Amino acid sequence: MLHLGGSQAQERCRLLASQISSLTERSIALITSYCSLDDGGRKRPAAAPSPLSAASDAPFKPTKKRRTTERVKRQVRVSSAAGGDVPADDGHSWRKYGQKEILGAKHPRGYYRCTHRHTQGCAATKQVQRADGDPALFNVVYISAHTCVQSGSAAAAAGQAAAAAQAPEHTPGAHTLLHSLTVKTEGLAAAPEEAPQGWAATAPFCLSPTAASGWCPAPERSPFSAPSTSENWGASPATSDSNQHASFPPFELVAGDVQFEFGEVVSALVGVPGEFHDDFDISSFFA
DNA sequence: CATATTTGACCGAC
DNA sequence: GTCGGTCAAATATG
Repeated sequence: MLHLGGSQAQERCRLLASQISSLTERSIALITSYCSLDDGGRKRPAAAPSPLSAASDAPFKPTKKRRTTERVKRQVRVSSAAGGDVPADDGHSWRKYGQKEILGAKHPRGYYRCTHRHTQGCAATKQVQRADGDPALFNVVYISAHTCVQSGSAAAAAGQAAAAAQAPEHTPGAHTLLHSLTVKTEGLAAAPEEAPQGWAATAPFCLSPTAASGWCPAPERSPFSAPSTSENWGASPATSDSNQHASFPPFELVAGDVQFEFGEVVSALVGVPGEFHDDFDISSFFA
């Protein structure tokens, strides 16, 4: 509303902002209900079957030949740091131990393990793969939680965010909601174009910040108004005088092949700031 | 020198 | 056989 405030259409602005807020809250409630009702998001709740569940729940049937080593996986999407070739630092020290070309993917997947694997026996690993669609985005899959103790102030500062991203169940307080939305299921959808259309039954929900600012918006702020130094989100570049204009939050919503940043939503709604699309239907946009 | 990255080989699952 | 994940020797970096 702040961002749209300069417009002449105050009432419509209020209406749109209200609709955005309402639908966003409903979406989050839906997502959290999925994540909180089960074991880390790996199984789907029977109480809320999807129309597509009959076909896509099949992979979740217990199979005797399935590998026995079930490991915790969480996938997040992060943007590259300052548009570089590497995702923003997550606060942990990783050592690359492999890289593979993945069938059907444009970019190779990098394999990292915790630097302290040998010294502290930390089993945490992660896989980083540049998204096919957006070169600035990386799909990062965290496998197993860190058991090591990070040292150094930088790691301690950023590590809080990283630990939260990787072990949300242990993170109390205001971040719980956000982190519960970063849960990734087993059997993840691969490349976006390979995922089924629409709100696929197997679609992993992932609400994540896309900016390098990390995972912890200040508690007193709304979860959707995290401060950021990133330049690839938010209002027009002209709004450089920081706090004079409201900025769009650096969050994206990912559901299988559906992905958009909230900045995109607002942009789609208003086009250039202060100019509305009168025929835009936010309900159909979210649907 | 210690530590990190690269990259082909290797291995298990399918 | 293919594919994805890991190993480890060679190489790079500070």
